[in-house]
Amino acid sequence: MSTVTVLVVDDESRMRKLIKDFLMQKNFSVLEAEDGEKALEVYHEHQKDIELILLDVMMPKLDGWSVLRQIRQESKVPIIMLTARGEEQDELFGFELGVDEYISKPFSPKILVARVEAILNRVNGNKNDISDYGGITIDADGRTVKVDGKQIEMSLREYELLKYLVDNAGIALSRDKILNNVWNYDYYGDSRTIDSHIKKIRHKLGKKGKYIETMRGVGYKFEVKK
Amino acid sequence: MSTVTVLVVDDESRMRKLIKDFLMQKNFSVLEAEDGEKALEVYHEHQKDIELILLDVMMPKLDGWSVLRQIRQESKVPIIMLTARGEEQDELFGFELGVDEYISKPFSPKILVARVEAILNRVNGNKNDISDYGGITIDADGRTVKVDGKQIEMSLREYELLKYLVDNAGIALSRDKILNNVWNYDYYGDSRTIDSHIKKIRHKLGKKGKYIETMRGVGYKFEVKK
DNA sequence: GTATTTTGTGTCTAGTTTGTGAAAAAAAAA
DNA sequence: TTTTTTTTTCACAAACTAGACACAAAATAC
Repeated sequence: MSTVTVLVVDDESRMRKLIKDFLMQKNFSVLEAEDGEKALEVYHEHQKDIELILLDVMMPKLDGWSVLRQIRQESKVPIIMLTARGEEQDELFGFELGVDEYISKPFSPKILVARVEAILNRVNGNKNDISDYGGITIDADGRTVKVDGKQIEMSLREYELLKYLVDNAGIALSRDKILNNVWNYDYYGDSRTIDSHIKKIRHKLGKKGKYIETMRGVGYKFEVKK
Repeated sequence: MSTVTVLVVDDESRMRKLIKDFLMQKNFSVLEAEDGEKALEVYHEHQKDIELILLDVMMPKLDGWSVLRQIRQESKVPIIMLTARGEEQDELFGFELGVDEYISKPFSPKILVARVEAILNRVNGNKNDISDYGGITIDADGRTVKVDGKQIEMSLREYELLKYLVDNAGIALSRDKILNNVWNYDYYGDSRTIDSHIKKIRHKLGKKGKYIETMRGVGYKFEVKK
């Protein structure tokens, strides 16, 4: 499998580092730019490698929209816009200009990576990422969960948490790790909120709730037992 | 951080030098071979050091595919094939043989280094850390212990203590050392609490409990005896 | 041999961690 | 806005564990 290169454009270096870390963990290779002008420079230099661009809207020198317009004149490379809360009113406007997706800050690592992968999948023509774990079926495209074929309603966090556990089946996950991967990066609440969600998920999974094991003193682990 | 050794196999010395320069800049250490036969020689000589091989397809004496096949008979070391443009039709064929990645010439230094790093990450990251000590199997990711294939329930401290002993198999560990490594730094209780845990662990390990030896006047030592 | 030191082991409990239901707060939908 | 849903916090119950302790057993010293 070859690596996919993503260009991350944001004026805050902390934000760039954050995104870079998430993506590198998933084996993307990452290029950075700190403002619109640099973004265009880097883009032209590595045009043939860059398969996706993450573009902050608010930037000095040349804002995200301008960068978007310029790149769209020459390429259809997928572009995801990063917006701060409250900027959503521009969304329609953006789609016309060829924005593929929006992610609003603050976002969770999972969401970020999932959107990036979803778009790359779409562009590359692949789809349908359905996996089954001992009768628990997760359709990542439809964001649906079925237990023994019967669909279960799950809220956003419940789904994300279950997905994270399941993606890391067999691995004991600490509450810290879970918070860092499933919750937004600006969440600093009680890690026991995880327990509450676990309770609900277990309940919804019924008998199969026992696949979520408690790792006392550590956290939780998903494992299908025979 | 220790250096990673890469073996570069290519018949053109210019190409080898080029790649070597890129990699050395990134602190890899590089071994070279100018044809397939030499490649196997060098590989066998430095097998335990080499963590990745960059292998040109077109070479005199023994081509890349043959080298690949031979190495794959004895090792899963990551291999990146270097192909000239127009050779891509062989790719599928190669993946079956266990090629991890292709890079086609001409390539950019950045791509080369990025791919190498990505692969090393992938390999090191997914290394499931399961080790077996005379029938005692410890899965560090899942934090589980099996004795002769049967899973044993262990509490946090029990697991950590056993893991510590096992990671230092063959070494006599003093109670002080154990306390400093397994217990929190703020523990100032009786070091004989270790004995209590050792007792429990030995019990849970059953017959294999005797692998934990008492070092009278010192502490304990884990050693697998035949 | 006996005395002394060190380790093994069973039991007890105080303290910690997790499960859980319900309330409060926040977010989303109507 | 109001209503509904989701997320988070809280409080208490339940479950579990670490560590202490006492005495037994074993090793070592004398």
